[in-house]
Amino acid sequence: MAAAVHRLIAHDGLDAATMSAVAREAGFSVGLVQHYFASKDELLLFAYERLTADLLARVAARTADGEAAGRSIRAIMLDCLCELLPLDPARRGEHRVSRAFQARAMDVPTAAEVAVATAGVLRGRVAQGIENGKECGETEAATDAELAAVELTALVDGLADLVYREPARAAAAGAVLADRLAAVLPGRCRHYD
Amino acid sequence: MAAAVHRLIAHDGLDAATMSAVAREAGFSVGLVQHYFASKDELLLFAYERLTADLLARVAARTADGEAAGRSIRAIMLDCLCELLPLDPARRGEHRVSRAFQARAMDVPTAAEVAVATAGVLRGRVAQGIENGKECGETEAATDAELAAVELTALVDGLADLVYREPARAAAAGAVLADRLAAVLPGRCRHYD
DNA sequence: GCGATAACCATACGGCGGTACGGCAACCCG
DNA sequence: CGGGTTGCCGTACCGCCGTATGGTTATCGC
Repeated sequence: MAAAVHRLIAHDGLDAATMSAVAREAGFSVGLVQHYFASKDELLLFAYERLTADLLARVAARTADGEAAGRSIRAIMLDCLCELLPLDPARRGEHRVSRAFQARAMDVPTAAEVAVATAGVLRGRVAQGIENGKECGETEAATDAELAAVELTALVDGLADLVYREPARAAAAGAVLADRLAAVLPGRCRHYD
Repeated sequence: MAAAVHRLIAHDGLDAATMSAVAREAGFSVGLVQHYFASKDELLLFAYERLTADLLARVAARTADGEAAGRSIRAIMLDCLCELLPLDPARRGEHRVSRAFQARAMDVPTAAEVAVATAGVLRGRVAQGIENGKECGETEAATDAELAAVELTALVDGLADLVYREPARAAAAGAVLADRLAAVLPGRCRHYD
């Protein structure tokens, strides 16, 4: 159901996600949609929450995989942050949906909460990773993890927009991201690698 | 006229910028609006172009002022980039409008062109400033100006979103920006200061 | 088994959006 | 002077959207 919303927005923008269009796309009737969601706002909010939850879960999975493979924090983090870049058609679509909801979040307080919460979780995880780096020697002890996390998350946010607008600059974006990550986590882990 | 569109979007979102609402806000009739703009798309596109032109002009003005005052490139650039952050109510409003149009740019090719062009000009100016820094000793000769410009513009983009979402983190955003700028332009100008 | 509750549907309704159209005043140019 | 172009207006039209509603089928507790 939420997937139908995502598909519609990804393909034709947020305005295309009308009740009837969603119902048609999902193969249900309009009445059914109304049965599960009291209003369109609820539907959209649910779809937004679902989107961010999926994204966060994917990041968590990549983290888990990386840890299981014994990779460095820097490598894992680069992996996770690149996941947020619209580098392939699927992620471009997701980016469209995400941005549409973020725009909506400027007018709808409930959506804004989701946006704040998601960004907070992401920033928190990045900060945690950097903090962990101090224990295993990847991060300089003097580094302010919180500030570095603010920088990195803001950077990927901006790079995502850039890559979407100008896909030709994807390589440059990746280079910038890797570079900054290397600056924040310059050391080698004393456990792995 | 475009100002009316901006006010409406800033206050109630892009959907509030209907033909009749714009006419009312501007003190004109619906017919007049139609007389000057063949369609709503045209009106919105004009308003978008106007917005970006204003913004670029303001940045240019700040640059000119800074140069006239003999300030360092780093100081001027910090000034310009902070101009892009939604630090006060006026700029918050502008940010809302800007983001609304950027979201629209994902569906409307003509708007996308404006977005790409604006971002390009901005990035170009930043790159130029960094390049200039090499001649006056502020920038390390090995610095890749283009790449650094990509980083800085993407960073302010992301920071702008962060500051809008969580105004409490404005100080952190400013610190990050100043820090990165200091890293790219570490030296002292051999002419001024 | 059976009433009630939930799942599900088709359709009707009120509202509003963008655009088209006909008309009125003013001004220009021959 | 006078017809036509331009600036400008009010309104009507059509379509679509979100929602409400009444009804039909299935599910399930007792």
